[in-house]
Amino acid sequence: MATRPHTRRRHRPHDHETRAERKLRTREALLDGALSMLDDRPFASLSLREVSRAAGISPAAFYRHFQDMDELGFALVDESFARLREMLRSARESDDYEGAIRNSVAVLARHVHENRGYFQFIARERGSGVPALRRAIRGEIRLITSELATDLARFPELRSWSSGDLGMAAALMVATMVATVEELLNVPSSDPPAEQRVLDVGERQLRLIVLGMGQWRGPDGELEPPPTRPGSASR
Amino acid sequence: MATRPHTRRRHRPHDHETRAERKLRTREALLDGALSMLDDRPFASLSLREVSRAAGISPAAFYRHFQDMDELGFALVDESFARLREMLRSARESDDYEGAIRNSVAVLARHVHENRGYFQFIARERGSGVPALRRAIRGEIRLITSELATDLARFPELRSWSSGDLGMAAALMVATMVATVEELLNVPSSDPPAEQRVLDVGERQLRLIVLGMGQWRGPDGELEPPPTRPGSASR
DNA sequence: CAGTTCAGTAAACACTCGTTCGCTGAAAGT
DNA sequence: ACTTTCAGCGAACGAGTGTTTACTGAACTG
Repeated sequence: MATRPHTRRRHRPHDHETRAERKLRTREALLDGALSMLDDRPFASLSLREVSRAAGISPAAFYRHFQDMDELGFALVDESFARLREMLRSARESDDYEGAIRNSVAVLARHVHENRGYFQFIARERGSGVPALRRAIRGEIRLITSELATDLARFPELRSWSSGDLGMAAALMVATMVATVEELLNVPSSDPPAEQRVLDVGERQLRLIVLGMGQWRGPDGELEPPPTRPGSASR
Repeated sequence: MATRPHTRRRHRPHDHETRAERKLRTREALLDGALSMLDDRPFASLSLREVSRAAGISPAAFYRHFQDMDELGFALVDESFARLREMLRSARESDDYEGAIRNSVAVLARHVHENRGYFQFIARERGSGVPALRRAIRGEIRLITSELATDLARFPELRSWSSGDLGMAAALMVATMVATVEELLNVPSSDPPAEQRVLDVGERQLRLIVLGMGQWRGPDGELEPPPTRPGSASR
């Protein structure tokens, strides 16, 4: 498309933009406008007119881009998880336990800083908000969890784990990181020491979990936790 | 109060109620009505008129009970945490590791079942919604976390832990239980086997955490998995 | 250069919303 | 028996909502 040099706009290089460009620009204005309002209110409280106003278009023009506020919500979910996936790709570039944790937390901190709005949106709408959005977000997180589970399965120490246990541990790690992000978002980004404290806690929590995984019902019988189940008769 | 027989209404035993009774009744109708709508939408999306309608009163009468929808929200927070505290009281009635976890999860399941609406409200508004509500809820949860930390401090095996580490571990346990509750609320209450699966995962996650705590940077070199009398007369 | 496409417009529609007003009627106080 | 109190009512207000309509004009197409 852009390879055709004979188009008219070659002698109008900057003051007019192509139609597709313009459309994309106001679409992003809509998304950005919505995102910037989500700092302090739930998505469900945004009105179509308000978002249109923030984007500088009339309410009727909104319909050229989205059928619905819900559809705009889904677009925001997509954008947000695109950022999140990019983060996860960076986070996977480590190969030992300790390094992986330290590196993951650092990557997390950087990305939350750079994409605060998107993370805030995900964190907020994850539990509340429109049911459809909620389910979309939960699905994405479940996907991430299962990816982490298969990553874990590659560690030789966990070779013998059942897939159920792997999923359980992965879910715990993901939940911990989600909680850390939520905590991070509730700290003013202007207070780096407080942020660092939150990150330190998150990192120690992950280390604690990994320690527990090292002890989890020792497969070779070398460290099985209790020789006698305390409540063996129960149930 | 019902012991004073000399009041007027003694010969009108049931068709007329005292003014205070009536007021309380419609106040509760407002709270219940609001709660029942929160199943599938955020609190911020409830309108004063809608709640009044559900309670069977006119919008104007709403103001006899609450100044604001916000004020109604705070009342809901209070009610909800009253239930939660009651739950925590029950959950504390155990005294060994394994028993404590199993018991806590069982108590959690029962209370979530019995007070689903309240738990849903807390879980949903915890991350999203009106900032004031959010802060109120987060404050309550932080309180619960610190109470758990002092509980943990009483275990002899954790005597040597720093208060920072105790708080870190307590926060991890609370976050895990919160996540379990959220998961539980996203499963139809009509599907008990699915609920049981969620609870099992939560319980294993807590056990994993406790295992990790047993290994946590042994302070005096005595980090062997504590030879705690496994089934010692757990009440 | 004519013709088509289509992002964006203003206006009008039929709502719902929060809030205020003066009023009613039964319970509570005297 | 009287007056006072007050939970609840219907009506009205001004404002904001989602959505449809017919339109404009610049970017594209052939």
